[in-house]
Amino acid sequence: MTTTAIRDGAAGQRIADSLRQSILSGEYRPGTRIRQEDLAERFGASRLPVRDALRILESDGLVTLVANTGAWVSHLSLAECEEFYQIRERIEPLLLRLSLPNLDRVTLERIASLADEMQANRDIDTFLHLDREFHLLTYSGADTSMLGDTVQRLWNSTQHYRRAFSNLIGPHANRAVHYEHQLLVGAMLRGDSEDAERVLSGHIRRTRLELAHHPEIFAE
Amino acid sequence: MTTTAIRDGAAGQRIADSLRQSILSGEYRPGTRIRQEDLAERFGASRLPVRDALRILESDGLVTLVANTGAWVSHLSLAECEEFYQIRERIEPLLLRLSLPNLDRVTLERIASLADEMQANRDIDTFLHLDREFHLLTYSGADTSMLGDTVQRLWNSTQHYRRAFSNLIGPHANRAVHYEHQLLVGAMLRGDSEDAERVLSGHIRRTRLELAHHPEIFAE
DNA sequence: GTGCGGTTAATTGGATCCAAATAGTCGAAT
DNA sequence: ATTCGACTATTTGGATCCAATTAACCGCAC
Repeated sequence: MTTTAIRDGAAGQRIADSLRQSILSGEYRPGTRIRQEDLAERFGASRLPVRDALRILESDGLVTLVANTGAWVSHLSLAECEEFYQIRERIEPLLLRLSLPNLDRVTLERIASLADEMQANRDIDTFLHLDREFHLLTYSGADTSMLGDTVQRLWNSTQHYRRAFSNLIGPHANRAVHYEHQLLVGAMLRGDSEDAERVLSGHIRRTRLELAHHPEIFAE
Repeated sequence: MTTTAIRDGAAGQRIADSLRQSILSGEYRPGTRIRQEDLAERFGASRLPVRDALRILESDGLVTLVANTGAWVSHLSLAECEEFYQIRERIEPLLLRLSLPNLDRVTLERIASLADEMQANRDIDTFLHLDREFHLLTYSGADTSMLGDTVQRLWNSTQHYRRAFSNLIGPHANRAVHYEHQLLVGAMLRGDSEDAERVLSGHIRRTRLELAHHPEIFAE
């Protein structure tokens, strides 16, 4: 999976990167109004690169722009979130299949140890971070131009709701997560990409079904 | 499938829409340099909304921006194009499944007549237009927030190469296309979304394999 | 003749200023 | 008291100007 290409607007890119982290970390919650001038002042720039940054984040799906009205941190309905997980269920197994043959032994062992580390950790922010790193690392062997970016967008857009879900049920209230991770690691170590695809698809599907049992996460 | 949401920048949106059509119609070919001032003059605006338009088209995947250097009409390698078709192969069946139950009789009959019309038509531009309208209409029943837009981006990004391919082999050199379309229409009329998914997946897959037999399309 | 370096021209990026549109508020009339 | 309407204030969108970066071109030395 290639890192995103260099885009224009050095300042705009910097601001976008920083604001993206703020949104993903939960500092800016979905629905929060974003005023251009506030950001401009915060970053010591004019409103122009801020506009660029908002556009970048809009194409990331993290910000929603409305003409002549303003920008808000994007929020998803339960139905939209389920849609995102259905897309993930279909394309992440493909990404994994493209990645697996190119992963070296060192990376595979790091993936396995991340899965173990997750099992031990009780802190939710750490758990979320490890989970993200685990899955994205399994994709790191894929040399893709669009698939990797799309998957990252899907992860970013749903990050807030994953955190809300984890806060609700606790970092390892459900042992099935860790079990599926172990299954996935096993299939990957065997180089069985077909089985890995199947496990991953089921993992994402089960997560979607569990999310659907907690519609209160998406209440306004 | 919802039409894309209203975005900010009335002028920028207008310019983006117009330029998008120019690119899709083949007026601007992949690799063509785009100068901001040229567009500004062409649309009677300043360079600022042009920059917005280029950002919009970049997130569409139709334009590639490089910092402090310029903008070009995006071009794909054969490997990238195959990747795009692999993504389509996985997500368009899902989109079709979400759409099919919501299609009324009138739309289904229009879909069927489009398939027939395609079979009769010999002009390549008309063929491409009908093919696009056919498939997008089969998706028109889906109420999605991201899936429809993603599929449209994939279609747009690969439009130029589909045209090049059609020009190479002719609009109906391969009877398999029309046969698969008929199979798809049949499954849809029966309301058999599982079979429709299977046919569509195979259709996209076969198209990808055929494209791979003509690497000269992607030569610089 | 070829390769390296500097200078110049062209193009993009950013800041400031001004216009347009929206939303919130105050007031008046029913 | 409530609802409709106008006005004002706030915020976004666009135009012009200036700075920074890049690429092309010419000249010089080897």
